[in-house]
Amino acid sequence: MRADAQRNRERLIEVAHQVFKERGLDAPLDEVARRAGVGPGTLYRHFPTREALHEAIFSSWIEEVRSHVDKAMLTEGGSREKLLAWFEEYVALLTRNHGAAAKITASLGCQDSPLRTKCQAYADANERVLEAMADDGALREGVDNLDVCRLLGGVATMADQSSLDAHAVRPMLDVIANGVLRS
Amino acid sequence: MRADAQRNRERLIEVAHQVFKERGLDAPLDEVARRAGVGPGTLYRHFPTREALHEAIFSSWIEEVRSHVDKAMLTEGGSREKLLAWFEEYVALLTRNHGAAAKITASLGCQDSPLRTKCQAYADANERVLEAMADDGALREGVDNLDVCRLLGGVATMADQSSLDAHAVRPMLDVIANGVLRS
DNA sequence: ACCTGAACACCGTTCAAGT
DNA sequence: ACCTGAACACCGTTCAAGT
Repeated sequence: MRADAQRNRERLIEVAHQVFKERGLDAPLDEVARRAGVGPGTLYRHFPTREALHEAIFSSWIEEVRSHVDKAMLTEGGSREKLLAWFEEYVALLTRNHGAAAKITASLGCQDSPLRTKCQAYADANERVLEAMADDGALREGVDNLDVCRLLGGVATMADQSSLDAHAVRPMLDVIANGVLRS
Repeated sequence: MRADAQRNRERLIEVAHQVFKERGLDAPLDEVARRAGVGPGTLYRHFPTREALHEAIFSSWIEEVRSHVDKAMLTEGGSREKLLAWFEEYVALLTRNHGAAAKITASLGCQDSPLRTKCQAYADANERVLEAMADDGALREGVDNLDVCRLLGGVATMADQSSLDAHAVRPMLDVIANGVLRS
């Protein structure tokens, strides 16, 4: 790759990160190109679709999810406290960008989404936590990982579009925790 | 109101119902006007915002919610069966139009949304069901109506955008039911 | 090989001109 | 009082012309 192309690509990702954080994942791509000082054609050359750009934005996703799940598993207390700590971390992570919760959770089902690796990282992390719960004998039978991921994705999506803070989200996570754990 | 205005208004609602069912609540308004045989200005005169048109589309909402909650409360079995019957009815109702689940649930919080009466009807219906559960001593303490509404709205939104059928939705509703009822 | 920016398409919204 | 449709704005997307 030519040196100027390399620079443009990096600059686009950097600017897009900023713009998407400010105005949400549906922000005008014009603005990304303009602020990066390139023509719209250059943006499209590097990222043919909006999703391709989203994918680049979330590149640190996998490591972030891993570190958050590790942190949550070290929470003081029993299964319930660990599970809720993870749920809270996750919703916080997913609501960091406007529109991300819905898009990432939607790609849980379909194999061909560019966000596939991102949501898979989340699903894997959640499975780790659920398995730890199961090892403690704390998990109800018949609880499916994908269903829990979608429930949390739903909560995060609602929090995203109603601008709910952690305090408002917590009771919903309590209900899910109650539904997932033996009483 | 002049006779032709009356006719245009009715025709717009009828056509919009059709178009929104086919292409989702974000369908081009152009098409609504075109198919109704009126100029775009006429559409804007009757419905100044897209939300105003949505509001007209969901005019039968309140009665529908009422009839569904009545139906669900007549389900054979205990509290759990009734609750799940209601949850299923509601998600089905909310996913009837693409994009409706997210929009209606988002307006749960804000007082000034045109969809206010619609989501209020749902929240009231859900409260009726939860109170019936509480009267049977089946409800956990500290379960809040708004939280349950948002949880169900989240499930419906996920089902909407991942095209999940009732069969795929059911296990998520089971988790919520477990979380809401005493074990 | 890559970039630019004009050009086109699509759709939301307004408003002067009509009836 | 209401309708029409041209007109403008905004944004996504493409592509011929440049370097």
